[in-house]
Amino acid sequence: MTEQQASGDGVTGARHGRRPTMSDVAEKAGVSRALVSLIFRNAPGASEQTRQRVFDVAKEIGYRPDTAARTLASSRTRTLGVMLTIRNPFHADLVESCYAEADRVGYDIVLSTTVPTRDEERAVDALVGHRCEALILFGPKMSAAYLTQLSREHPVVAISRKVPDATLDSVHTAEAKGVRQAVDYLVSQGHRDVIHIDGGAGPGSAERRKAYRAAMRKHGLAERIRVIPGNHTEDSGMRAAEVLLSEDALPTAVLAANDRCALGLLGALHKAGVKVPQEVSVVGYDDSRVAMLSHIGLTTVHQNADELGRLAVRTAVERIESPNAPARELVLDPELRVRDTTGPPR
Amino acid sequence: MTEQQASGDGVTGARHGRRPTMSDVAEKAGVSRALVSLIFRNAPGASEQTRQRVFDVAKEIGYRPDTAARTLASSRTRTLGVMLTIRNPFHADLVESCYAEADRVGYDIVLSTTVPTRDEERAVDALVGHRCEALILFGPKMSAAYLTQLSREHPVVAISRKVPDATLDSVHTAEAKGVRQAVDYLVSQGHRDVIHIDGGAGPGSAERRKAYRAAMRKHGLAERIRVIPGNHTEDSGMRAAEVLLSEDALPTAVLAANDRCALGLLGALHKAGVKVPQEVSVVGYDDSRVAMLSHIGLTTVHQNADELGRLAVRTAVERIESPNAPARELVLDPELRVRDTTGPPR
DNA sequence: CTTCATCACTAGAGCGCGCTAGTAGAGCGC
DNA sequence: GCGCTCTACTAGCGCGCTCTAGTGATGAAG
Repeated sequence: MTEQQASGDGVTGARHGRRPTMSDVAEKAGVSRALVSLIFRNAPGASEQTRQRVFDVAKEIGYRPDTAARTLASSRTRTLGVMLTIRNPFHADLVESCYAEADRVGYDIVLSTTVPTRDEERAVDALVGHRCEALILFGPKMSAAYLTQLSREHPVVAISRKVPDATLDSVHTAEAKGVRQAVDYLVSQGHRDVIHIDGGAGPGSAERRKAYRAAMRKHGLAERIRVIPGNHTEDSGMRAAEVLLSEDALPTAVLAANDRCALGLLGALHKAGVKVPQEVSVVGYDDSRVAMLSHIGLTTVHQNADELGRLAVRTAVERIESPNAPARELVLDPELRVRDTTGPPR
Repeated sequence: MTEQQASGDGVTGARHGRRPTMSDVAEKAGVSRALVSLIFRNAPGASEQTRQRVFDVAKEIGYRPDTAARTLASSRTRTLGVMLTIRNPFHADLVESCYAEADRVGYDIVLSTTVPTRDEERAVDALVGHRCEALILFGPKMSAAYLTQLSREHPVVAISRKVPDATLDSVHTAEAKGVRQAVDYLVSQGHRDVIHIDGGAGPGSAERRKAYRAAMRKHGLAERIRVIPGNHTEDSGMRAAEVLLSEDALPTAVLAANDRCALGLLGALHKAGVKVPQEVSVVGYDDSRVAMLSHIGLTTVHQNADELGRLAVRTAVERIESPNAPARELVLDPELRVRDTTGPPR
C-alpha cells in the first residue's frame, strides 16, 4: 500500500462545525422554528413565498432534518426495518422490490445485514433501536421461540420462513411444490440417483427436505433418497462436492439447497473436471438474478422476488395499521426454470 | 398466490403496546432513570448487584434502548454511514470487512443502498439524517462538485474513486496497474485485438480506460484500441456482446469494466454459442468472491476487499478524530488472477 | 470526634424536532 | 362599527435519552 497526501488544499481547513438546526434556518429566514418545521413536513399553512425562502436558506446553510430528533418527536417513524444477508444475491433482488413498494406507500427502509461477525439478533436489535414500525426478515434462521417473542413486541413479516402456529405474518413460496417440480423433471429425464444438499437450519429447508423425500418416494425411488447436510452458502456446495468426489460413483443429479449452494457445487465440480450436465445435473433454488445472468445458465426453481418483496412491504404496512388482525400467510407458486445445468443422465 | 390465515392464535391479541422506556425499567427496578442510563452505557458507578437487577428487569419487560433518543442526547453517535449498491457483489465483500473493522474500533454501521428507484443523493441524505459521524461511499458516481461539497460538511471517505484536488480521503486500488497487468498478460498470450468495455461514469473507469489505451500503445497496438461504452452492471456486458456479435469478426479478448459486466458478457456469449476462452478471452475487474466461486473461474483483476474496507473504516475514524488533518489517498496494489476465461487466441 | 475520599446513586437540563393550541391581522357581510 | 372566518404564523411542551453537577452514606485517616 502506498499513501499520498492529496494534492488539494492540503490541510482541509476548519470544517465540519456544528450541524445546522431548524432554529438556524428559522433565524436566518426571519420566521419561527415552528414554521420551518411545518414547511419541512410539507404541511399546509405557509405561504408559497415563505416556503421558498425557507428552502433557499436551508440549502444555503446546508441544513438537513435530523432523523433522530424527528423520530423522537413523532410517534410515527414511517420506517420499515429489513434484515438481510448481504452476501445473498436473492436478497438483493428482494431489497430492490421492497424499496420500490415502500416508496409507493410512503415508508422509509432501514437495512440491517448479518455478516459472519454480526448475528441475526444484533441485526434485529439495530432495527428495533431505530424504532422501525415493522420488521421484515429475509429468511430468518433464528429460533421459533425468539421469532415468536419478537412478533409479540413488534409487527414482523418473515420472508421464506414458515412458522408453525404463527403469530406473525409470512410471505413465502410453496417450497414443496418447487421441489416436486424439480424432482419430477429430473426423473422424467431419466434420473434415478437424485440427491439433495439441504439448507440446514436455513429458511424453507425443512419443507424442501421433506418434499424431496416425498417426491422420491412417489417415484418409487425411496431407496435412492440421500440428503447431504449443508446450508445456504457457496461453501456448503463446495464441501458437498468434496464428499461426492471422494466416493466411488457420483449421483446423476443434485438438488442444491439454493442458488448459492449450487454455485459452490458447480465451482468445485468444474475444478475436478466433472462435466455439467453431461456427468451430473444440478438444480438450484431461488433464481436470483445473478444465476440467470451468468453464463452458468443454472437450472433453478424460480421465486418471484418482485412479488415477494412487494407483498412483504404491503403486509407489514397493513399489520402496522391493524395490529390485531389475524396473522396471514401468503404463498406464491414457484416455477422450475430449466436452463443449462440439467440434462439426461450419462 | 394463495392466502391463508395462520393456524396460530388466530387473532393475535392486543400486542405491540407502548414501547418500554428507561423510566419503566427504573421504576420497576426501584432505581433512578439516571442509574439505568449509566448501566446501559456500561459506565462505572453502579454496584454489580444493581447492574444485574436492572438488566434482568429490562429483559423481562422487553426494554431496548432507543437509538433515536440516544443519538439526540449525545453529541457522538459512534456511527459510520456506508453508501453502497446492493446489487454489486464486490460491495458485499466490502461491507463484511467494514463491519469487522468497525466492531474492532467500537463503531456502528448504517447501510444505505442505491437501487434503481433511489439515487445516490437520497442514499446519502438518509445517512446524514442518521447523524453518521462519517460517510464511506462505495464507488460513488456523483459529481465531483457534490462530493466536494459533501466532504466540506462531513468527513467522507470514498472507496474506488479518485477525486482530483481532493478535499476528501480516498481508498482505492491502483487502477492503471491492474489494467496494465491484464493487457500485458493478454498480449503475452498472443492477443492483439484486445478491446475494452468501459465503466462509463463508474468509479475508476476513467483511469482504467486511460490505462487500457496506454498499455495498448505501449505494445504497438494503438490501431487496435477500441472502447465500447458500458457501465458497471451485467446489462452493459450483455449489450456489448450484442454489438460484438453483430459484427463480422469478434475480437480475441475483452477487458470488461468489472466482474458484473464480465458476467453479463459471458452469459450473452454463451447463449450465442461462443466458446470462452477458445474463441474469446474475457477479463473482469474486482475479483468479487462470487466470481471466484462460480464455476466460471473468471480471470479478473483482484482488489483486496478486506483491506479496502478495513482501511476505509480506519481512515474514517481518524478523520473524525482529527477533522483538520490533510486529506489522504491510500492506494493498494491490484493483482491479476488468471483463471479459466482467458487463454491464447484462436 | 471531625474531615475527607469514595461509592452508589439522583436531579434536572437539554439534544432537535413534531405537534397542539393558540394569536394577529386581513377580508368580508351586515 | 361588530363579529365572523380564514390565512399565516408562533409559543412551548414533551419525545427518551445522555451527562453534568450534585447528594447522602460509609469508612478510613488524623
